[in-house]
Amino acid sequence: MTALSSGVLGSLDPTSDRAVFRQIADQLREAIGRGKFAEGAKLPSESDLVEHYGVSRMTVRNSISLLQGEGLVSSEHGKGVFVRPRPPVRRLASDRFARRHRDQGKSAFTVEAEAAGSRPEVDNLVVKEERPTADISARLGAPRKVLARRRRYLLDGRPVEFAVSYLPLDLARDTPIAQPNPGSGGIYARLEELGHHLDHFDEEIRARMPSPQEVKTLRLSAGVPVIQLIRTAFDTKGRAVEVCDTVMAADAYVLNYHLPAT
Amino acid sequence: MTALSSGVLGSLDPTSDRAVFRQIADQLREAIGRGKFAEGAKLPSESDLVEHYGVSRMTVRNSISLLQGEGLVSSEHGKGVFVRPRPPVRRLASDRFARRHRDQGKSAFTVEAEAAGSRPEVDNLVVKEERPTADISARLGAPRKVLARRRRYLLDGRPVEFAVSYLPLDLARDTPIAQPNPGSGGIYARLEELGHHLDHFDEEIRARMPSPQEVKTLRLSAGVPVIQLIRTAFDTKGRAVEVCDTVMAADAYVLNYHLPAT
DNA sequence: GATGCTTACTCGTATAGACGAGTAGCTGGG
DNA sequence: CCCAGCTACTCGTCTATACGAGTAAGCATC
Repeated sequence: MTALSSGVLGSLDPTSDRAVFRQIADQLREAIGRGKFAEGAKLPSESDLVEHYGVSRMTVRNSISLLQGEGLVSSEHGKGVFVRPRPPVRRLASDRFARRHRDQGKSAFTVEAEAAGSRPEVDNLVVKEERPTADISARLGAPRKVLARRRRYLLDGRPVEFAVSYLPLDLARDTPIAQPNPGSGGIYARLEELGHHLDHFDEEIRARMPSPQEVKTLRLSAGVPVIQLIRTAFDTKGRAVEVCDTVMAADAYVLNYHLPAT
Repeated sequence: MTALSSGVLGSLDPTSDRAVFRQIADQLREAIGRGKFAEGAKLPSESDLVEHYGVSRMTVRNSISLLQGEGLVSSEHGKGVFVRPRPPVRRLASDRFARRHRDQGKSAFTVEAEAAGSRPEVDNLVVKEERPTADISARLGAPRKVLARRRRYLLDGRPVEFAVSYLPLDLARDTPIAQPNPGSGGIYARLEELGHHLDHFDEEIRARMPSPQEVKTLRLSAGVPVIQLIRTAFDTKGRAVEVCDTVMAADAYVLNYHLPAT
């Protein structure tokens, strides 16, 4: 018994004001919501739907593109349209940069991912001196040049995050921070060794649709937004010593913050 | 001189592997990025683009729909396609629920919006007793019933946020919290008066594409994700006394968190 | 002058058809 | 047995056309 012959999808209401492609999308959306199509399951093909509803193929494609925009399904050339599986999410705790997490020889990302049973990778590491953009410059107190550390993070082979750390060049030049591998505890441990004792972080969170570049880098499917997190680290003298600009695949992350009720 | 005749948009490369509608989208995207089309400006009409590029209308529409999905433009029936203006953002500070902000007669939202020079409104207020969903129930320690306070927030007439607060019914029944207007300082002030001294909040942040219902309630245009913030308030005895589920138009918000580097 | 109609322009919806390109399974030959 | 090639099925791209419906401005009428 196919999904179509089993009555999972109904018929159209020609008297309705609602556009045909919206009605089709409604029915598919509802069927997905009810679990008639499980996560990862294949929807009826375009030609199946054309036949079932008696409409043209463009109308069916329009419906599917609606659902794609909602992040409900994703289409694969030559294979079909599938209910988008929700990948395991990575929970970011607000104390993830606490000193007590800095004792390991590995990076915070690696430790945390392995604890969650995933295979972590870091990728595309590029360390470079640059002239800062206006925004980064303002956040760092207008240094002439900055050290930029770019890298991509993957879990089980899937890219989930792309991050760039910016540090004032006068602070980072000729230190382990300028090395590809800054050593155990990461750059925050190195900053403290260099006398920049960390006092607090400011984090700024946005969500938006990805640029085409970000779609490529994070291999995002249609209808998946990104979370952009810009963190500024301040030392005890009140100086901004690092800005980290992170772009995350929104379907792979939940951010957690613990706030005292002062 | 029109945008088209002035050479803002180039021509197609028929030898390119890149699909025609992608090439057109690329050119429009780049023109927008360079400021050739300002925020709120009208793009050339579909028929203009059809003529300029010598393609069919569906191809042009395909390009525009790509840009819509990226949140770059939005189309208005009968008027045209416009570069999506970035609305003023509301910055949510992590200390927005600190007691010192609770002294005013107005709600935190109202005070903050007026300080920012916007006209705040609260809308669709519904207070109701309900059976909690499995998720809410788990967060609140499995109460049999909860009090749900729903409301929508608007800035200058634009809906920006929809929120539902859930409180264990045994805690909120027959208190000012069950009234439409809980009084000065909001429900957190009332909770403390009732002996539930607040200790901390846990916040959980996700981003995703909106459901059709959310698109309607928040009047979202295509390509705008939502930020979902689930906050749980704990009293000094460690009991979860409130869960607030907030859905925000992502283009209207920046979330700020201040984290001590412990 | 205000009202209401016409008109021209915009995007929205839908059809019918064609060819391209990725995938996967089958099949026949080595 | 393995592999190459065929085939059927999938979605991707593109054309041409038609009519519907929202908008705004001009124009004629009252």
